[in-house]
Amino acid sequence: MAATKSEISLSASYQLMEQVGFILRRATQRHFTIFSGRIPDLTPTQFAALAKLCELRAVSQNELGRQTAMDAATIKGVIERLCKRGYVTTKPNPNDMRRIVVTPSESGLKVFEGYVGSARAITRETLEPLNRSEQSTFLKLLRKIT
Amino acid sequence: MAATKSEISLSASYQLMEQVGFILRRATQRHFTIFSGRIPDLTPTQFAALAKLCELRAVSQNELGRQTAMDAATIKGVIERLCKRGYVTTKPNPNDMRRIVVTPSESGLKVFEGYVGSARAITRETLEPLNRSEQSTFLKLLRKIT
DNA sequence: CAATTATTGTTTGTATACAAATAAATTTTG
DNA sequence: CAAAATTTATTTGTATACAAACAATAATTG
Repeated sequence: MAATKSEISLSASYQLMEQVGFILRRATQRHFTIFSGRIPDLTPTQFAALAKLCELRAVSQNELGRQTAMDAATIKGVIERLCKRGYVTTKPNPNDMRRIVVTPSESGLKVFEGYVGSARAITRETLEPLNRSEQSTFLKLLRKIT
Repeated sequence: MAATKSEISLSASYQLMEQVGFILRRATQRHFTIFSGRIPDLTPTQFAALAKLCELRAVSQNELGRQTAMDAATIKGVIERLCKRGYVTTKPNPNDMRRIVVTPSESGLKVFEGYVGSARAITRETLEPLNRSEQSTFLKLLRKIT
């Protein structure tokens, strides 16, 4: 059976490389590669959680998830692993027995401080293909579609 | 112990929301939500593999992975699941016993054709916060950092 | 041609990510 | 205040992602 005109016109021109989701995925992959090169012993997600925690100092697990765009199931695993590494401690909140208070440990604070420069360099290197003005345009537009 | 000046200046100004990796992750999350709303029974990755396969018609598993930015382990699982759904068939390549030839099934082709319009709408909806000119600028810059 | 090298696909292990269901505790509301 | 609704954390299941190690096969090269 020969393809009809409409079949051809529907799919023939579908270009993966023009779909924003596909390009986003590839950009994220490149960012991950850059990240792993500069901060090999933490994932982007773990670093984000640790960074936010070092800023807030003490926060419930779910709230930390909200502040770092992770759902309850995801943040749980992230905290668990940061805990296992000794970067974070958890204790129950006596005022609300549902809650777990998460706090950065001394070593967590130190590790974060030690990597802040690398983290900035990761953003810099990721955006390096763009000139200054392109960078700020890109970040502005990327934020807009968030 | 009080924080020294350098400790403060290092971390106090570290803003997660200014890091490109974090914004990329959030944009990807939003895209995923839009995608799931319009194509609930395929993931973005599965759709990408199916789309490329419908274009190429027959290709080795690893080559398909390369064309869709998935490594060997990832594409294996994706093909396995598409296979289980009957959207794809696999057979050995007699000219190269290492290779598996992957082909879209009739139903795979039909499903793809049926979703091409939705796929385009997903890109459209994802970029909707931007005007025409911003959209093309954004896609151009996003491609540049890939 | 034989040894080396490279490629293909598989497997295992770790780490997001999200949906859905659940239990426990707290808040809201009638 | 008691019932209903909400919130917090957990658990299970599915699906990317990537690293590293592996076996089988093919290609290269000395």
